[in-house]
Amino acid sequence: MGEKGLTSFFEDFLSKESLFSNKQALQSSFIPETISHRDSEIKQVANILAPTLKLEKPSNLFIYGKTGTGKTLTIKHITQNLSNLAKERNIPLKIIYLNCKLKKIADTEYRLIAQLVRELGSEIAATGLPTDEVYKSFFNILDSQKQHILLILDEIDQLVKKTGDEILYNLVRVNEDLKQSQITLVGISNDLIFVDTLDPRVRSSLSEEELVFPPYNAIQIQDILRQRSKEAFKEGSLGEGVIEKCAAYAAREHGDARRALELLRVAAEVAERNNLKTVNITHIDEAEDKIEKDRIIDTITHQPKQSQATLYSIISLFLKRKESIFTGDIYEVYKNISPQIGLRPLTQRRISDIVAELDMLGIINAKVISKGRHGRTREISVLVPPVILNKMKKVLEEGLALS
DNA sequence: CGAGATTCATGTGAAGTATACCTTTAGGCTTAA
DNA sequence: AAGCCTAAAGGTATACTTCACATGAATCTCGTA
Repeated sequence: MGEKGLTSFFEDFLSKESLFSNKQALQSSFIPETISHRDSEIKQVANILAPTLKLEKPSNLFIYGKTGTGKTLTIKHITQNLSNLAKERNIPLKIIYLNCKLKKIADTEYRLIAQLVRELGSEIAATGLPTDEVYKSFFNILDSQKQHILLILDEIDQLVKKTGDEILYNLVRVNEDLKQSQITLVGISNDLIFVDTLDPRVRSSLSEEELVFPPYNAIQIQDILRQRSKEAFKEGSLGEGVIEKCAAYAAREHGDARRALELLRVAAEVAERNNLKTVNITHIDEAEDKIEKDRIIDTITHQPKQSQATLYSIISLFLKRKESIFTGDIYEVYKNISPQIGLRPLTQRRISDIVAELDMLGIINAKVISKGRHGRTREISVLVPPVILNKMKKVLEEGLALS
């Protein structure tokens, strides 16, 4: 495309009628004015957290529910209200929301507490300090003025799985030592049996109140989609049956509303890119593939180099021969390619862990099996459709600067 | 033929090491009185 | 003499390695029918 062509392309782009009137409304970070089909949950959570406004200590709260059941949304909606009101009335209420899954931010005890200190407006070193020291500064900031902290830990199960429940024990215990401030914990988890794995002391104090968010059914998802698309799209942008199909796809799993919204948004983007004025059903299938692809590509590009190299080894093995792949095979391949990339080869012990991590990410499926006389290993398969597989390989080659 | 022992290839936990970063401390230099 | 800077010392978290033991079904062994 020449200079002129590019300019006119952008001009075309600007003058093009968009399907969207407010695309934001379909983004998963969007918090709508009203949340449908969660009335009773909202009421309950609000009831539990309301005492914060009088600076009384509410019960700690634990929320379960599968992905896309509106847990995070509900909590954010409520805390937004709380915090507005608190500001209006000059109530010293500080709300901290942390997603424990975020690598390098809140995925270890040290990092979580350090991040809390930062949220409270103070600098702290990323490493090097004793954990006690970090706790101490957290403590000091907390108690430096009278205030109430509402601490929301999203995907808390991930954190505990990795680092144990000591953090939670420390956090629930903090109140005993604080003179001026108080801290209330809200844990969010999509693992339903998570609390059972906790130390009993932690369990009883963390889940003083428990709340389960049930999945949405297809009708409810349709409702949500309609409501949001009213805001997001211009009139007449959606074709016949589009919403129904998105809802059906999402309900097929377990009523994941986030997925339904994403499906709708991406389908519309596809339609828009094709210069169409309306979204129709075929776009949804396209969107489904695209979402899956983007998700995978996104996760792998954000992996550390060593994980990428491991994954690359797995994929090349998988493409070469379809039969089952074992850890030993992977390590052989990995050992060969890692110097080409300029990586110091890690030991098999570590690769074993990395393979387990990739399994957790859902990119591959690694099952520990016993081959009897021939020992024990992980049997690995790649879960991804072949089309994406090639794309993945390409992305990895780029990321690793492999030819 | 079948129960029990053996075996293999790697899983897995614990302890040790390297690296990167932190604070404290002590020495040396500068500066101002 | 006081103040400031720098480098060494001593500490920590994290990612990785090393060591050693655990696993568990296919396979082997050997007593028995």
